[in-house]
Amino acid sequence: MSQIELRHLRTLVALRDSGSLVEAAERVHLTQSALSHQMKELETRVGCALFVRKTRPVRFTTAGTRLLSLADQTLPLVHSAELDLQRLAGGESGRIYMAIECHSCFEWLLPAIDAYRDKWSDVELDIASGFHFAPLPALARGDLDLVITADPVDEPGIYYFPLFSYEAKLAVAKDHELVTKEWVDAQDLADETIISYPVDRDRLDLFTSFLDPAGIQPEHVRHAELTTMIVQLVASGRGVACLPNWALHEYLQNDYLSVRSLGEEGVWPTLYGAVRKDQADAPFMLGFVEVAKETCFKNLKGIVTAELETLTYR
Amino acid sequence: MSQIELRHLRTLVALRDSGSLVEAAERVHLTQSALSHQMKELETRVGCALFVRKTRPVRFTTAGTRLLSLADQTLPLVHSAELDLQRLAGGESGRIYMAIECHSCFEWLLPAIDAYRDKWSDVELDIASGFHFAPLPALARGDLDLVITADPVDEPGIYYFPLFSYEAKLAVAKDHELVTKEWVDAQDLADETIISYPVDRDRLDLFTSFLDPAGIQPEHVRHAELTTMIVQLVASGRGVACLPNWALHEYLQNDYLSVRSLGEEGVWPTLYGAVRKDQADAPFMLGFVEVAKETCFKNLKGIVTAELETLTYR
DNA sequence: GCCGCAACATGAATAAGATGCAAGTTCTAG
DNA sequence: CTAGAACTTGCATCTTATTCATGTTGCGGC
Repeated sequence: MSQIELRHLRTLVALRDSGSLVEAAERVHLTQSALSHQMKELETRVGCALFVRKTRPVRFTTAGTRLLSLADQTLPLVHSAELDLQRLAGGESGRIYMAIECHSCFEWLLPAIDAYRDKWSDVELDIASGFHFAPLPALARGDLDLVITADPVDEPGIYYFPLFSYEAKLAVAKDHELVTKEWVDAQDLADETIISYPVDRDRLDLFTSFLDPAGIQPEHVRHAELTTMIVQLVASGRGVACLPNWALHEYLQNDYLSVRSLGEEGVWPTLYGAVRKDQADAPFMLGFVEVAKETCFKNLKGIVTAELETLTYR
Repeated sequence: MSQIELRHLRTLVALRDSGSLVEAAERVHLTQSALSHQMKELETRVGCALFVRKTRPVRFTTAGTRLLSLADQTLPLVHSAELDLQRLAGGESGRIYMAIECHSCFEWLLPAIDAYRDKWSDVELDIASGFHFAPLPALARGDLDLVITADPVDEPGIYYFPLFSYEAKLAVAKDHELVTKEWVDAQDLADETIISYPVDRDRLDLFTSFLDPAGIQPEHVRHAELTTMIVQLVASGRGVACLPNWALHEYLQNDYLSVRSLGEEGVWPTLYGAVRKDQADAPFMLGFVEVAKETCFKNLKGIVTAELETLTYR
C-alpha cells in the first residue's frame, strides 16, 4: 500500500541523471547491486516496470516517468524542509511568541521588535498582548516563548534575562500636597487613592516593595487599563499612581504632573525576559535579548540603569 | 543527511489528527511503542524536539510544525502518484506511441484515434509519422508501442493483432490495355513501369506475393511518396501501381482510373497492429485495437473483410 | 496526599529488509 | 568467438524497524 519511499525517488533521479545503474550507484553511495535490488523491489511494489535496462542511457517507462515527476515535485520540498530544520536545530531560527506582564512596555518593545526583525528575518514573531491567562505557565508548556516581567517567580525550567532596572515612581498631580516633600513615605499614602493596572496586588511593586513591608493599607484602590488613563486620573487629582520612570518621562517633559521617589532610596525593580531553559542558549533568543537591551538603552538613555547580573532560578 | 522519510511524515500527520501516540499508532497500524521509538529517532536525526508529549493533544514545536507542513505538501503528491501507478499497472492507462508502415493508413487511423481518445482520455497518444527508422526494433526496445504493418516479422516479444484484410489491387490508367483483361497475370507486368512507395521491395506485396513467386522482374520501378502522387502518375499512363482497394476507393468512385485484381484470386494482405507482448493484455491497448477495428469497419464497410484469427510469433 | 489509570518511554529480543559480495547472465563491439 | 561492461541473482550479513514486556510519569478522583 504505502510503498514508495524517498530513497526510491532519489535513486530514480540519480538514474536519470547518470543513465546507468553503475553510475547512479556512486551518486547515492551504494553498490550497483543494491540499486538493482532496490529497483526490482520497487517494481514489484508498484506492479510494473519502471525502466528498460537494455539501453544506454536507460529508457524510462510511463510509470518510471510518472515517478520521476513525483520526485521532481517532492525532493526539492523535502530538501528545503531539511534546511529549515537544520537552522531550527542550530538555533539560527525559531519562534518567539511573547507576552508582556508590564503594561507600559510597548513603548520600547515595538521598536525593539522592528530592529530584531531586520537581523533575524525568518524568526516567527508574535505578541500576545491582551492576555487574560497566566503567562508563566503558558511559557513553561510552550504556548509562549518569552515573557517580559518584573516579577521573577521561582519556576523550574525558566530562565530570566535581566533587561534593565528602572525606578518605580509615584506620580501625583502638580498641585498635590506631597509635591512639597523630597520623597514620599509609605505612611503618606495611607489615606490616598491608589490608581493601578487591574492586576493582583502581589504583582504591583508599590505594594510588594513599599506598602506591604511598611504594613500600610491605602484608603482606596482604583483600576485603569491604560497608562494614559492612569496619568489623566492622577493629573486631575483623583489619586496617585506608581509607574515606571520611563513611562512617565514624556508627561514630565510636558510638565503634566509631578513625580516623587518611593522612600529615600527609591524602589528599583528590574525588568526580565523570561524564557524556557531549552531556548535560553539559542542564538535567535540571545539575539532578541541583545536587541531588546540595545533598543532600551538607546530609547531610554539616562532613565534606566545599566546591565545587571543574570538571574536564574534552578 | 537524507534523514526524513515518508513514514515519519505519515506518523506526524496521524499524531496531529489524533492528538496522542496511542491513537496515532492505530491509524498507521503500528504499536505505540513503535511510534515512540520512531519519533525519538527522528528527533535525534533532525536535532531538535518535534512535539511536547506532556499535553493532550500533543503540542508541536516549530520544527514539528515545519515537518507537518512538509507532510501536507508532499503526501498528497505521493498519494496521487500512487493512484496513477495503480492505473498504469492495471493497464487502465498507458502510452501509445505508434508508427505506421502502411502509407495509406492515415485515412482510417486519424478517426480511430479521435474515437479512442473519447473513451481513454488519459492514455498518452502520439504518432511517429515521418519515420526514417525501422519501426519494429523501435517497438521492441520501447520507443514505440504500436506499429501498424502489413508484414508481420518473426520477432521475439512482439504480438500481432490482425485488424482487417483487404485486396491489394493493380491501379491502371482508364485507357490502359490491361483494362481489357478480367484480372492481370504476373507476366503482364514484365514490361510495365511499377510505381510504388520508396521502400524495400520485400515490404511490397506486389513483389512478395505476386511478382517474385512468378519470377518476374518488371521493366522499370519508380517511386513516389504520397498516394495521390502515385494515383496521378498512374492515371496519366506513366505506369501501374499496387495499392489497397480502400485507398483507391474514392478515385474509383470519381472514375479517375481503373483497377484489376492480381491473379484470379487476388492478393489479400492483412493489416496488423504490432505491440510488445507485455502490453498485449493491457486493457488500454486492447481498447485501441477494438476501436481501430470498429472505425475501419464503419469507414470501409464492404471494402475490407471481417475479423481474422489472431496471429502471434513466439 | 495517596491511589489507580492512561499515556508514554525504555530495553532487549525478534523480525524485516536493505546492502554487499561473488558468481552468473546478457548484450555489444571487435 | 571472445572479452568486457552492465545488469541480475542467490546468499550471507548487517542494519534497522518493530514488538513485547516492563518501567516511568502525569493526572484526576477519593
